Formats: sequence, C-alpha cells, structure tokens
Amino acid sequence: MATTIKDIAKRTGVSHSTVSRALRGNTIISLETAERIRRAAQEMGYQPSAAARSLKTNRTQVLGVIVSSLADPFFSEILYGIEQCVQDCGYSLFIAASEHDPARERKIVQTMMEQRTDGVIICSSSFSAEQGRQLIAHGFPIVAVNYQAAEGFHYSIYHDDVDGSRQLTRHLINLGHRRIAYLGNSHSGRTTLDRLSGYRSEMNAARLPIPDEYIQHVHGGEPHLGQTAVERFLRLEHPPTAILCFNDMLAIGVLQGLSLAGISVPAQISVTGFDNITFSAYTRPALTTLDQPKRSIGREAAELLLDLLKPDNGSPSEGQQVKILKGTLLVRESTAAPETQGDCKK
Amino acid sequence: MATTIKDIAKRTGVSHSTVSRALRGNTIISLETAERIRRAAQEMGYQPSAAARSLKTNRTQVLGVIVSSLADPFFSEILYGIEQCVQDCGYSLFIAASEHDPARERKIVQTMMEQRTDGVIICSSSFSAEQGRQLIAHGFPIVAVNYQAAEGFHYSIYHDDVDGSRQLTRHLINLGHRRIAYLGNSHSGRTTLDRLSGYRSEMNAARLPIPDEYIQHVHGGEPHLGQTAVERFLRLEHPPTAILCFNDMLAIGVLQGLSLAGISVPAQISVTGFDNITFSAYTRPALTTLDQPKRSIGREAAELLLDLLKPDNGSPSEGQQVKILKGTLLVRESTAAPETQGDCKK
DNA sequence: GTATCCATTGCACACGTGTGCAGGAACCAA
DNA sequence: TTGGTTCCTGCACACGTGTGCAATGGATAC
Repeated sequence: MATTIKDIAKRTGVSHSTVSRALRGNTIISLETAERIRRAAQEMGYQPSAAARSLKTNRTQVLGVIVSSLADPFFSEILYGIEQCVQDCGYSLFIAASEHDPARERKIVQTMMEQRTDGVIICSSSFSAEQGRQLIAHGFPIVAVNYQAAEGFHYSIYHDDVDGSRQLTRHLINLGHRRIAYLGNSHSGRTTLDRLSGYRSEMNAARLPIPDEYIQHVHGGEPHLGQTAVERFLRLEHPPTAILCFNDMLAIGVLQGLSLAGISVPAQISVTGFDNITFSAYTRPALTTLDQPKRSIGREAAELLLDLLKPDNGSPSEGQQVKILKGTLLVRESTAAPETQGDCKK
Repeated sequence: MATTIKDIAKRTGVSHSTVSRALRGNTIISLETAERIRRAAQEMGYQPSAAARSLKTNRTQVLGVIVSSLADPFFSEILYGIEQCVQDCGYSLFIAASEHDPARERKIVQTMMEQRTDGVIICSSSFSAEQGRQLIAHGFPIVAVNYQAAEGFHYSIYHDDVDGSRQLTRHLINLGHRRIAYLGNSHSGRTTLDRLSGYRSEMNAARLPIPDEYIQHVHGGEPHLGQTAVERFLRLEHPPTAILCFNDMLAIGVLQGLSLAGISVPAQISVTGFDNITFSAYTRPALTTLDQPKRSIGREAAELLLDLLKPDNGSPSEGQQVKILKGTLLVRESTAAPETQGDCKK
C-alpha cells in the first residue's frame, strides 16, 4: 500500500540498496543521484517503515513508560518531563497505565517486550516486582522512578521522600504543633512508607508522641478519600492539630472535609500536602506542600535511560546509578501555629 | 538476542512454520505437537516480535493518540476512557502531545506514519488541519475528537459545546444576571468559538447586550491566565456580574483573582467553568460547571475507531459518522443571583 | 595500450514472522 | 497392490529495510 524504497528504486531506475543508502545519508552515493532519489521520495510521500527498520537494526527508537494512573496529575507532570527530553533525540513514547491492576501489569510488560521497546521507565511506585524482574531478565534497560523494589534495578531516580516528609514535619513542629497526624496511601507502596518514616524520625527527634490512631492509611490517592478519612481524625478524643497528608490530592479532600465540619484551616487545624500539583496553589486556603521537582525527575529519568542506550555504554551492568532529588518546602496558607487552647498537656 | 520461533523450532525438532502455526493457534497442527511447542516457548521465554509480525500482517495493533497537552487533566480523562476501551481488544496506545507547537505536530504525524499505527485519534482541538489531511492522504483511519477542522474527517466524536455553553448561560440568566462576560482560550480553536456562540445565542434570545469588552480571550488554559484576565474585567466601568469561563482551569484562576481582589463569589460575582475536572469540586466555593462526559467521549472515540478497523468494514469512505454527546449542567456554589444594587438600569 | 585506483552501484542475504502449496505418512476401500 | 483421502509438516517465498562484498566503469599513471 504505502510506497517503499523499491517503488522509489523503480521510478528512479536504481536498485533499492542505492535508495536505502541515499535516504540514510550515506555519502558513498553520488550527490546528484542522492538528490534525485530524495526528490522522488518526497514526491511519492515516502515514509520509512519503522517495523522493517527495527527488524533489521534491532532498535525501535521507542521508550516504554509505565505509570500508575493517567488521571493523576503527578504522573502527567513526570510524563511531560520525559517527553520534553526524549523528543529531541528522536525517540517516541509508548505509554501505559497499570491502574494498580496486576492483570493489566502483566499485559503491559508483555506488550513492551513484544514491541521491543529500547528501554523502559517504570514510574509506578506500586508496580509488581515480579513484572519488573521479568523485564530485566529479558535484557531491557530500565530506569526506575520512585520505585519500591529497587533492589534489582541498577538505575533509578528518586525523590527523597524521607527528607521531604521531615521538612514538612519540622515546619509543623517549629510552628508549635505537638499533635501531628499522618494520612497515608496504602496503594503507593514504598513511597508512603518513606514519607511515614520521615515523619516518624522527625517526631522522635522532637520527642513527640505518635499515638497509633494518628496514623491512617487509605486505599488510594483521590480527594474524596481524604475527605472521609479526616472525619475519623476528628472523632478522636484528642484530635490532631495538624495533618500531614501523603499527597496534595488527599490534602485537598482533607481541606474539604474540614470545611464541611466547620473547622477552619489553619486556625484550628493545619494541613500539608505533598508533590505541589498545579491545583495545590488554588485551594482555599492555598496548600502548604513539598514542591517535588516532577518535570526534573522525568527529565533526569529520560536522560539516564538515553545514556544507557548510547552504543559506547556497552556494559550497563558495570555500575549502579541512583540519583536522588530533593524537593523544597513551599509554605502557603494552610499551616499556622496551633490555637493555644488546643495545647494538650495532661 | 531474544529467542525466536527458529530457536524453538530447533529445540523441538520441527520447522519454524510449524512453530508459527502452533503458537498462533492454528488447529491444523496436531494437539500434542502444539502443546510441546507451547511448553518450549514458555520455557524459553519467547516473546513474538511485534515488528516482524506487523511487517508481515500490515497490522500493528497500535493506535496513535494526539492530545494537546499531557499536563491538562481534561485530556488525561479522555485518555483514560480510550485506554479502558482499547486494552481489552489487544490494542496499545502511542501517545503524543502537540503542546500547540507546529514543529512538534509535524514530527508527531511523521512518527505515526512511520510506526504504521492502525489508526489515529486526534483530540487536540487546535491541531493543524494540514497535518490532519496528511494522515488522511496516507490512508490512516482517523477519529477526531472535538476537532475544529472537521470538514475532511468522516468520523468524529463531539461534545456539544454550543449546547453546554447555552445551558450555563441560561442558568445565569435565570438567576437574574444581565451583565455576563465570556473568558475564552484562543489556543483551543473551534472549541472556544462554539462555547462563545452558545453564550451569544442565549444572550440574544434573552435580548441581553454583549459589550465588546465583555469578551476576552487569553492564550492558553492555565489557571494563572484566568487570574490575570479577571483583573481586566474588574477595571471596566460596569463590570460583569457573572463570568462564563472557557474551562475549569481558567475558572479556578478567576476565583483566585477575585478572592485576591476582595470580591466574594457568588455574592458579588458568579463564575462558571466547563469540563468538570476533578478539582472543580474542591475549589472554594465549589465551581458550577458543565459536566462533560470525558471518559465516555474517549470510550466512544475508541469504539468508533475499532469499528473502522474491523476487516468487514471495507469501505470506510462509505459513510460519515458523527456522534455528538451532550454534557449536563452541574450547579455548585459559585453561582447565585446577582446583588440587587449591582443591577444596572440606565 | 595496459595496469591501477577510486567512485559508484547492484547483488544477495539477513532480520523474525506468516502462509500457499506441495509432499509425506497413515489409513481405508477396492 | 493400487488409488484415494485425511492429517500433519516442511519448503520456499514474502513483508520493507540495511549492509558486506563484488562488479562496473571511468580516470589516471606508467
């Protein structure tokens, strides 16, 4: 159907090899012949077949990207960073969302393998370790982003979630809070554990108690989950004066829940998010959060992967490379010193 | 590198043709042989090469999707709908974002053509008509979603933006508003014009005047653009009592701008969005908007395209198919009757 | 005139998979 | 035994592109 180099060869009266060489810019072909061929290709609307080329060269110029969810703005930003970096190098993206579904994860991995993606970026924190190993076993260069099962992966980009969480916790402690709760997302694997552990270590450093009921995990990261979760905090005998949320989406729900309960933020309760998605700047009050450099993370991941694909880097198993990026605390309006009467000294 | 059917053939002592047939489930191969081959394939970790297969079959099982922006939650939802529908049929997605950049659009179209995508869904409203025609000229089945240059496209899914805009405008008029402004997004091509025309026709029907300065267009759809645009409305001698925004993102910025200006919504000014993205439910006040069935739109587009790809539908030029979906008005808290003293009868 | 060299091009094969057709084996009937 | 049928398998070619090597032809040097 589509025109091939053979069609061009027939029309210009040369062999298909000459056409192939001319179009690839091989200087062994005389300038005039090459020019003639290029013109013919142009006129005939020739588009090389990626399938045929990659069959021959064993390179597809396509990178696979696995994210947890397409609807999550956090991953959208990372994708954006990846695409920015990748497109200039002539690579395209094969994107798939696992949606926390093991069956779909298997399918995605299989597709990536069949497509012979040149490499894969896994930025689904909860992605099954087994599937990841499968990709490695088949020799795929892999860069993991915020991935929990990092053991088998030599190359990864991390955001320092422990540090970020500590920054937020310290900020709350410095404001005078003593009863600080953590709202996690059990679907996010290691990420929520890191954030929890940052919170814990900073609380311990300040010799502040962490009652069991101050730690809650919901199954997902959508706003409405935060909204219902906050009610449980409010029902406690000594409710927290500050809530550290796993991410901005949950925090937005928490703000909503508090507002419905008639509690003013930050006067009565402080709330923090995590990630700094676009909308965290537009909540009322604007959300104090940790600005995670999402686009940079995407870009770094892509750069690292492209580096691995350079032909001279023949021994990818040579070294391990882990890059850790730190986020910065972004103080907006949802945090303040606790009310004095809220102070609870028994 | 990777194991091929030839490797399996060698190991099982049959020809590669037999292996090919066995793995494709051709019943002409004896059951025991087929089983033996399948086991060997399993053990050797065989993954068929999509490139080789599509070279032979002229089918890639991949659909291209072109969106305006990956960072826009509106498109994320559409993508979600598409992926939901497509994955069960064994298709994968090749996703690219044009980011309103003509150079990138050219590159994307070229890539889609080289990859021999089985079909393309264009859901970038401002996508260059020239590039679209290029795809058609090369025989790609195309489904357009909310696409402006629909002339050349036989198959498309539309959201009825005119109707949606009329619903919102009528809602405001019914509340008693007479000075209603429209804030558009010049980057969104026909979409903003449709919404503008819905607004216009409803205003005309109610015999309400539309001063020129009540229509503003900003160059994009991000919140901060709405925030600055609203200041211009406020500086007018007779500022509007209601602002109809092109989409939720702009409306969120408008809310922010009004809040900074000390104007209360909806008491002093009503604001409406469009699209009903997740976060429009979490603004203060919650945004009145038009619930566009984004996931359904994505699903319908995918279904239509998959229909076109069915082998029996040999004559895709036979008929034109346009599906128009209507959204529903979602009244939240950002709209109310105008203040009586704001009524301006000269 | 012959040998040599260089520039240019074509031949032939390869990549991994799918498929039409022929061929072989086993079975049955005559 | 022969002929016909059914069932299974292999041969050979095709898809579109890339590339090592040989071949061609013209120019230059002797």
